[in-house]
Amino acid sequence: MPELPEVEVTRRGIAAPLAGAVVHTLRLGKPLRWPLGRAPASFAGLTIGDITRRGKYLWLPLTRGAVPEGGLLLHLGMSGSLGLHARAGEPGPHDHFDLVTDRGTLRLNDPRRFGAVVWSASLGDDPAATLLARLGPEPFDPELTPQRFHATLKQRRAPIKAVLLSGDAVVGAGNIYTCEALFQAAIHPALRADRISLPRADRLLAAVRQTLGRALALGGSTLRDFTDVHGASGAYQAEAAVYGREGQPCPRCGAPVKRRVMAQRSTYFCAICQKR
DNA sequence: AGTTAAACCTGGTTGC
DNA sequence: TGCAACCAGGTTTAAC
Repeated sequence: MPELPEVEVTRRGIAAPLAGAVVHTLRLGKPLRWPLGRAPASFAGLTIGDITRRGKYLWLPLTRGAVPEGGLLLHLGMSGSLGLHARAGEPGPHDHFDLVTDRGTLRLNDPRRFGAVVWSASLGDDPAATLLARLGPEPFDPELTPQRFHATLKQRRAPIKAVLLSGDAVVGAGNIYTCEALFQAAIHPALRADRISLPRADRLLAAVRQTLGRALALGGSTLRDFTDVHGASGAYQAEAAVYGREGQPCPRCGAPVKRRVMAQRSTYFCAICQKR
């Protein structure tokens, strides 16, 4: 499910309510992508700090009193969503993580279990440091200029669709928003990244930002699993121009939207509007 | 070195 | 109706 907008929608739903919350217990269900790691024996009495996001990861810092006591790095994988429940009932078959606090229970529901909850002593320590080190720049970082974006694309010969998905040039756009941004920038997904001119790279970066920003404003996309922390669905999927619309008319020229597998993912595009 | 498959899981949908 | 095949928002790891 979750690309950057969905993760950020989630973060915004839990950050304020949980800032300053005191943890009672941590409970784990079936194994997720990685084990929790070298976590404290007990989480009781730890206080939650300001929850932040990097790429599609959330960082939930913990303190004992004023002393930092590591934190939890969370990833929603393909099918994960977080809920904040005033009174959480018994965990269901896909509830694999509960953080019970004095402000409610933060619960991760993740049927496919590609998500992760790992403890780290800090963002600068492993495993968090290694996981985050692979990530490219944040899409809304003002230091990510069109020139810098273009320079990264110049180093890659793979199709632009694959390069965007890799997150090397900019993080946050997954399969949906990559398709949508390429459509908006009128760039063919199979075009080699190093063949993209600076003006087109400029347009593509603007399209990525616009697409992610619009999705964020609409509460993300809900294809199947994703809901925000209150259980509400996102609305962006109804606005998608090409994603999931194989055979339907391109909103710009009316030609049928094509679907092709690229970088192991279904890629939707208009073969007329999007130029190589 | 850089690009591309395989792997991790479960469940819903499609087609024979 | 039953069952196999295919598909799904991600990312690491192994293999060309």
